[in-house]
Amino acid sequence: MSVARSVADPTPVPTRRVPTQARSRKRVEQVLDAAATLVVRDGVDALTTSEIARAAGIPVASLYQYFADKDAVLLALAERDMAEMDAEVAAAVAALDERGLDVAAVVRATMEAFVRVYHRRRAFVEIYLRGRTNAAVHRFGREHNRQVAGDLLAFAREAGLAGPDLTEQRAQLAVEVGDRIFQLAFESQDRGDPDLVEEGITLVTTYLERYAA
Amino acid sequence: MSVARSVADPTPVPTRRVPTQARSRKRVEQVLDAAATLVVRDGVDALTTSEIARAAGIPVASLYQYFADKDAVLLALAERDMAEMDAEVAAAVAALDERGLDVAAVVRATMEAFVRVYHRRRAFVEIYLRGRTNAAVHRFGREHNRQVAGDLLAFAREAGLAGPDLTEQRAQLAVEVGDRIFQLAFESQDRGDPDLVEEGITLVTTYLERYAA
Amino acid sequence: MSVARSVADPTPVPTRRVPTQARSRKRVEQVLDAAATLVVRDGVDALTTSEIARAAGIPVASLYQYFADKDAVLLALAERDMAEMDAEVAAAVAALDERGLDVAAVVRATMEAFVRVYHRRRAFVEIYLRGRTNAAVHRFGREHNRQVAGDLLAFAREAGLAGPDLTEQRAQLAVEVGDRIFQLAFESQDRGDPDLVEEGITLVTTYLERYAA
Amino acid sequence: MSVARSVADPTPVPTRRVPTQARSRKRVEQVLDAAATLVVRDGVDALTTSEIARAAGIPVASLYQYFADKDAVLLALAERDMAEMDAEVAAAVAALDERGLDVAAVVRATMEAFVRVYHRRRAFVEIYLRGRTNAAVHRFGREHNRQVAGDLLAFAREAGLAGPDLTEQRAQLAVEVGDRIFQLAFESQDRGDPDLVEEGITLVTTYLERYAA
DNA sequence: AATGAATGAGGATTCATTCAT
DNA sequence: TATGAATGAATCCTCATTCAT
Repeated sequence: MSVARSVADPTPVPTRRVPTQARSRKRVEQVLDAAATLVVRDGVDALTTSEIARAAGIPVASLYQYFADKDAVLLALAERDMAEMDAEVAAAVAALDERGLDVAAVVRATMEAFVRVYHRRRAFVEIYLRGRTNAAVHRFGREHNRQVAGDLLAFAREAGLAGPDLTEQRAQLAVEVGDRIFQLAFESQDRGDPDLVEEGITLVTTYLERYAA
Repeated sequence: MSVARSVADPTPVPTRRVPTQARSRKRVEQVLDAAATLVVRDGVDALTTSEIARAAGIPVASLYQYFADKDAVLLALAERDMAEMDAEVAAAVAALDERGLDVAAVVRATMEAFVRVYHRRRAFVEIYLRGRTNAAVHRFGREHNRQVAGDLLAFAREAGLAGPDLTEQRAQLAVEVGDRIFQLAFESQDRGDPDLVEEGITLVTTYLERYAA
Repeated sequence: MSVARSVADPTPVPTRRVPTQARSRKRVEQVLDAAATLVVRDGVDALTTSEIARAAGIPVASLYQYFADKDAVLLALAERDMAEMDAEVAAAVAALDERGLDVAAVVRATMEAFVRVYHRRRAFVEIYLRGRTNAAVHRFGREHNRQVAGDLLAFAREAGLAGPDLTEQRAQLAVEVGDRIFQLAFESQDRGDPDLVEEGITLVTTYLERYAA
Repeated sequence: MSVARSVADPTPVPTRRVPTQARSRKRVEQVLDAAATLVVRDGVDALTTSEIARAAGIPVASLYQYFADKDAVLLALAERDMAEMDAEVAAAVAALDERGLDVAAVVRATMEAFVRVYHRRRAFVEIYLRGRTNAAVHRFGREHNRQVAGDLLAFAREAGLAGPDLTEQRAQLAVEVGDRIFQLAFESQDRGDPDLVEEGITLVTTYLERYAA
């Protein structure tokens, strides 16, 4: 189970050179952190380039040295958090006891890993789960889900859990539906409605067991 | 199975009386139709009050005689289509053969009714399924789903299909998940990916059968 | 000492007939009261015709049956209060002990009468003393002051208090300066700064004593 | 007698640094001059941001680079002229013959200095004396008068003209009353009614002599 | 006399993005 | 690479006032 690869050019996007320099990296992080703070405080819609720049302590014009445009900032932020999510999921699945492994356990491990990251990353919830604004982030989320689905499917097959009918498409549907459930759970409550999450785990499990080995 | 009642005051919004006069009604419809056309052509985000007014052939100021603000237009549009959806679903469910009635049949009838309306109402797909902008529409959608879930649950109980564990919450989850599946299906294809819809019907059915009588 | 005569057409201003009918009068008062309330609550600048109409419980269009335009409402309101002020001043001056009558006493009686009305009529303070908006009211205030000055001068002459150099112009200046002092006094404090008022009485008295008999 | 210090940040208003660069300064002056011209021609109420920008030959958006909002333009204009007024008053008072110096002379010198500036700065008369619109300008005027009063009081004390009862508050009242007299004088006549000014000098002098040494 | 409905005419501000240096 | 300064391009909404009935 590997980490999703850079769907959106990770972060800095100067037209000419990729500034791997220390200063650049540092500033990129500053911007991302500033944006995260603002997003949590004011929501995605209220985010402006000048506010980000001010909060990051750099000139607005410099923002464009590291990011192609405003959307790229949100995208980079989302990507940073998704990478963390991948790691969390990978760890959770890896930690499963190999014996007695079943679909229910994998689904639970995965979904609970998601929830943990959502709890840690408030801005991510705002941008990804609640963000009804940014097309780029949306697209990126779709793509990410596809990769997560692919990774999980590979894992399931390797573990002998997947039946012959568990196609990529079905795995993807399961992941997307899981996503939708998180959306609902975090819409009503900042910490995510636990009952809803629990029922969601049941739903996804029930569906996938249909296609289990 | 009843039609969802006016969550958002349908349309005209003069502070005191609702102008039920013929002319008002007609103009409201003009505005709604104009907005629908524009939304299909340019997307929800590109919608502006002046464009709506121009397309409807009325002054911008008059727009505000019928709608409190821009969001109210979208909301009214969504509501108009949701009412149609309610009717479609009601008819579909009513048409089910009473004998041999089961969960699968109800889910299929309902979801296919949804798809039919989405096919007919392109603007609705744009606003409701793809619209990542308008908080009011979003809220309205949630509320509508709650009502649809309630109606279906009542029907299921009456028909003796619902087991003791089929709570309101679970019915709601099923509807919301169905919604999410439509979102995905209509995201990739304008006519809605039929395979995805089919698989979605399977998913929702599988889930609900868990709680069937 | 007479009441200032209608500088601004008292109140109702329908182009054709003057509606002396009972209903008209009543509605005019309703509008004036509504406007007064709104002005106190939101300030002169926030006053709109539709708000006045709503607060008065009549259609906006009907407003124009009684008043030529928005300014006329403010003007009528100011006039109503100025009439009250005239009465108050007249009473106060009339109540002065004829023996030992001097400039100081007249100035004090007058200015204190003003303050009493300002205390009673909050909307008047807002419109007249603080209102930096309405040209009509401003002009009316000037005219009113001229009349007050004329009345007081007449009274002073009759009482043998006025010296030969106490011209109309000087009396007017005294009144206007008094006005300015009230403006300052009510600017800082809702109830009018009493020390400032007191000092103002001193100032005006000092000035007028210059021209006393 | 010093010049009033920047009560309202004079002019440019970018969030971080004040662009003291030559170009900025020049543009700020352009805007101020344009606004002054427009104000004289059309009055304060008719002033719009787009007209200012057009007259200044810059884009509207650029206006907001130098001024926080429309009011700030008027404020800056008023401040510029008040600074000139301070200089004029300072010069006039400094020019007074030290021997035979008295209250009357100081009052006359000061008030005539004011009148000279009002004559030179037509826009100032419009904004400050006639402007019944802008709260910021009004507040600034109050503050400025307080400073003028303070400066004059200091001067009077140093020159041994002030008696023990000439408090700050009384000096302020004198200045404010002077202001009111100018208001009246410039209301009726564009050049300011000279007789009224003369009588005003008398009034203020009479009042202050009460508290002279 | 009364009023529901309609509307002409703005107006202030925001913001992402781009250059010249 | 960094950035101060500049700006093109929109957008939503308000409100006083007027008719037709």
